[in-house]
Amino acid sequence: MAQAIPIRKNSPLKASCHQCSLSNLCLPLAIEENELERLEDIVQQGRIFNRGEHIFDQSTPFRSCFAVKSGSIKTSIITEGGDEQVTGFFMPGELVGLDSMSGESYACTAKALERTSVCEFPIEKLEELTGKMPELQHHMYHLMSQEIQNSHQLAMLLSKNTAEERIAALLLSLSSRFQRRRLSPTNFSLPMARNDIANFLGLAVETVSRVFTRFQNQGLIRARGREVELLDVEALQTVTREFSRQGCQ
Amino acid sequence: MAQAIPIRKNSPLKASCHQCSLSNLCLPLAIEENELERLEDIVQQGRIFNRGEHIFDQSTPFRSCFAVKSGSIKTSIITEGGDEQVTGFFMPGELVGLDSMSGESYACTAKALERTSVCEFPIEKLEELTGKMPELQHHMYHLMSQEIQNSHQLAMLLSKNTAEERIAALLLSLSSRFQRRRLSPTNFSLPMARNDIANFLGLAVETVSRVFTRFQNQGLIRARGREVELLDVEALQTVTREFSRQGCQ
DNA sequence: CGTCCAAATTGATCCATATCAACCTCGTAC
DNA sequence: GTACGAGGTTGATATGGATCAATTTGGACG
Repeated sequence: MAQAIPIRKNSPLKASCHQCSLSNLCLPLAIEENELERLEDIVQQGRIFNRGEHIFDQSTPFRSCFAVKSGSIKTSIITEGGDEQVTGFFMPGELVGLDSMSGESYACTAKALERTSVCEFPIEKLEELTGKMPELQHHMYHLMSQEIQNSHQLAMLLSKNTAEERIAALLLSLSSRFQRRRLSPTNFSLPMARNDIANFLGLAVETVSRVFTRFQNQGLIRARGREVELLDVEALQTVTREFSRQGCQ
Repeated sequence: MAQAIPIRKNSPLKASCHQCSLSNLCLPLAIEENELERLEDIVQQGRIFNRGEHIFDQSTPFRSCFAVKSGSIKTSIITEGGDEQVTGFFMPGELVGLDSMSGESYACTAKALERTSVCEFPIEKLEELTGKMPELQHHMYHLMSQEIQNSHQLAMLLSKNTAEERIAALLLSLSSRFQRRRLSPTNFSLPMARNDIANFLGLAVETVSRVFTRFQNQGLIRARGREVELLDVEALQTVTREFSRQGCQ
């Protein structure tokens, strides 16, 4: 069980972005069908992590970015004091590691929230490729810029909004990300624990719990453990006021 | 006075990064002396803004990134409700606009905090150039990644730290940025108002004021208006606990 | 040199959320 | 099935910083 599924042969599996259902979300979306092979050439596919396993941590030398294929990932910064700050949740089609492209080691720790498979993009090869493919380079700038914006939105949430507003914003963000993947935007299962939500949003677990039940009593959501149903999206949007955009990853 | 100084001729001045004292901080730091010309070819130099003038705002179509040459810039997001969230302060040698590379318009509003001159990098030309110059591309990734990290640090500050810790962290960040420019790290003048500090750090102005006087009474700093002297850097670092790195831009 | 307005400081009070504590629930192991 | 422990919920209390209000300072300008 602790044993990894032996999916990796000696030579890593060549990825087939062509067949991947996420190709319209992930890096391939930036490039033409006929150029896809060049990306496939550098990708290593098929690494699988069990819940709780680290994809990398802050002492790992930075080598690669990772695209989530299935499952989900939590990134966080661990301080010397042992405090943790969750910096993001990553779902299928999203790219992890963009915050680490300025140092020798990863800038954060990435942990699988459930059984998760990823595609690995070795950074040197990726940079080489983006140098040759302007659309891909443009897309990388786009993604990184978006991550800056997400983080600014989070900062805004943390400094200006109440507990209810923060949680409503998170629920809506998750909702729209499920929708992008053609899954139900109103009926999904949270990949993360209350604890992670609390940490991410700068709240105490107890507060998160209370807000969930309050929302439930007001008929905005129905929640049983990690199972969530959004009953009144409009009202949630009203709660968040200025956070209708996709914000807050 | 409202009239701009007529430094811009019909054809914009060609920049001379060669002679610029900031070339070891700004984009030129990434490239070889003999390739500098290619960067100079695309830069427009010499735009000057008076205190309070906008370099761009959220309705401006995104065309360029800007390097601060002298003075300083505040960026902020203005919500529909009119709320403002300051997202960063930018000092000479730093690049503004990296968060806007994923949309049609700028993602934030940039305002000169004092008389400020900037160099303009038209984004299309810059992307074209980074496609041809791997080191420059690498440096762009580096800068964007760093901005993500800064923003994460800010989020951390906002969600986990007390008013005192936040302010100490900001003072130390400014200090190290002055030091990079070979200015005094202990004796400088704040480019921003208390109000901007408060907004940036998610505090009320009154709280900022109180912490400043408390620090003063404890002998950590000496402050008269915007003039600040750090008397006990060690102690300030202790206050911030886990924020010794350059964090929090 | 006085006037005026924005910025900054100081004081008093209040509130949202943290904290502390107890209890419940559910999945897993035996 | 029963026991156990982590995760989640609920209640009672404490508190850091927001808010409201009043005052002071300082810079721009006539």
